[in-house]
Amino acid sequence: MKNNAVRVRFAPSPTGHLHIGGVRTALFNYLFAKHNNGTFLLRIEDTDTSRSTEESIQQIIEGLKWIGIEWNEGPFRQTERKKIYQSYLKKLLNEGKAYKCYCSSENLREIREKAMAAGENPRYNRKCRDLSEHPKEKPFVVRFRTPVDGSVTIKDLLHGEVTFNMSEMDDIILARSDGSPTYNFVVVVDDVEMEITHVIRGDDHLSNTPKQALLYQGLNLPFPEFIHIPMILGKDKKRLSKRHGATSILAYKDMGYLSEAMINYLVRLGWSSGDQEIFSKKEMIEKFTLENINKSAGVFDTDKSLWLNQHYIKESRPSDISPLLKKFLVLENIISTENDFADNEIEKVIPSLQERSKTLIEMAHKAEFYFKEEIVYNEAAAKKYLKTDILLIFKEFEDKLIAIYDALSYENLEPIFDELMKNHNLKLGKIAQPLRVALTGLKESPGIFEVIVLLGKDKVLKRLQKAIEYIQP
RNA sequence: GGCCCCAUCGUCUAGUGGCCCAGGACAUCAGCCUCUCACGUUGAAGACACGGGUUCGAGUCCCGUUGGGGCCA
Repeated sequence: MKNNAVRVRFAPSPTGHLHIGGVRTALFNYLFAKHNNGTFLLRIEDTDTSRSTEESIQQIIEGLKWIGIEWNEGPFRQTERKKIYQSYLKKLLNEGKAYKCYCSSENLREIREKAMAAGENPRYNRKCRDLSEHPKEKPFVVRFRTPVDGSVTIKDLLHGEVTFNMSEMDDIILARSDGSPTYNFVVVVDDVEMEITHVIRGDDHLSNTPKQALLYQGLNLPFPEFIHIPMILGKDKKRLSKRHGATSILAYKDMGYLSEAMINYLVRLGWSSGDQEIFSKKEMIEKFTLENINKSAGVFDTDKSLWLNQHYIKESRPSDISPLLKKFLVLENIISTENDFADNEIEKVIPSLQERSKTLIEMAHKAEFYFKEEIVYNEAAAKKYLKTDILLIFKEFEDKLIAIYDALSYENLEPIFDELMKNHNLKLGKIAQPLRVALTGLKESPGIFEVIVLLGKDKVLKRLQKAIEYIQP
């Protein structure tokens, strides 16, 4: 039945980049909706026109799309819904549940400061609550007639019942003097209008909830279910911010994260299903229930996110990674344009790098020696390994390589190395390491056979020649 | 400051009164594998914040303290 169909929403304000905490909130909403065959909607809370930007809206959309969270309805924008808020405001005013307050903000600040000085809770004195005469042409805000005593209890599916005393509450401002509706009011109207059944949001909103609950009561409407999920903290247990590193979801994309890794990391931060660590999107949807959400705040752990990223890089098909890697190769100035190398040339190199790359950027850097025409020797490595004692072996290897007419392969390379080892009474390492430096310039690389095969005969011979000249100028 | 929320290894977590002298994962350390780096694999170290109750029995329930976070300014 439609009546008990789950409807949830993600409602970010477009005042900056899309924060990973926001993404996690969106994800929990999305998974809850999908798990219950419900509807997930996206609502842009852009009433604060001074801080909202079109660019942020695009970032929100791009971020959600990247990570694979799709919405069924929206994006709705609050700036397009002003008439709706006005009609609710009028209704409340007409029913006497709200009133106009003419107190100036200076006046209010004075009251506040006095109260603070007296060690009391700063509150509005409700001077205009029961005004019989209304001054004309004086600016006013609209306030809600908050009950004077008693308490509100909200039920939160995670936290249970939470009670707030009316004595703590002010007469909530519903509309500012310029007529614009305030956050707590707009949220309630929208959630009502959009028939939201479950409000899943960060627990920084828990303290706002009693105000909203009062408005539901004022409107004679039943509460939706509330689920306040814990926040994401930085390493120092402070609210996650730029100081802790990247907080924007798209920054992770730019750092070479795979979206599968990011969504997997985020779902396990504050939610679990037994001991399972790796989840496909399908599994998340199947297994996601509110009961398994944690109540305490979680610290974002870069190490674990990198481990997951490496895991998904390892598991990926090279053909899926290659277009992404290509972009990073260009961005990191390793190849000059996307047309420099054919897709299959990039793709064939990937298996050698998958298990040694935590990010795609790292993979791009490790792939450099495959694509650059000229390699630069790591100084320490060259000094240690490119010495006269290896010269004969390099020359012998060169000769043997020239004699091969087929494409290089593990099969035709192995006998060559066996022979070199036997002739010079050396272990493979003694030959492979200098060769590695000659071919890659590096101390570490994929397996030497892999490197030789992937580089191809021409490049190998060229680099060998260069190494020989380096040793014996 | 007032109000609200939270509290298991460094971190993410399992645990829903006996199965727990607390399990898994990341990170750390050591061994093995090995042409380097990784991967893989084996093992080690590492936590129920503290104090009171309740109960035959508490990580698990209640109260307080402490600590952290949030909201309001």
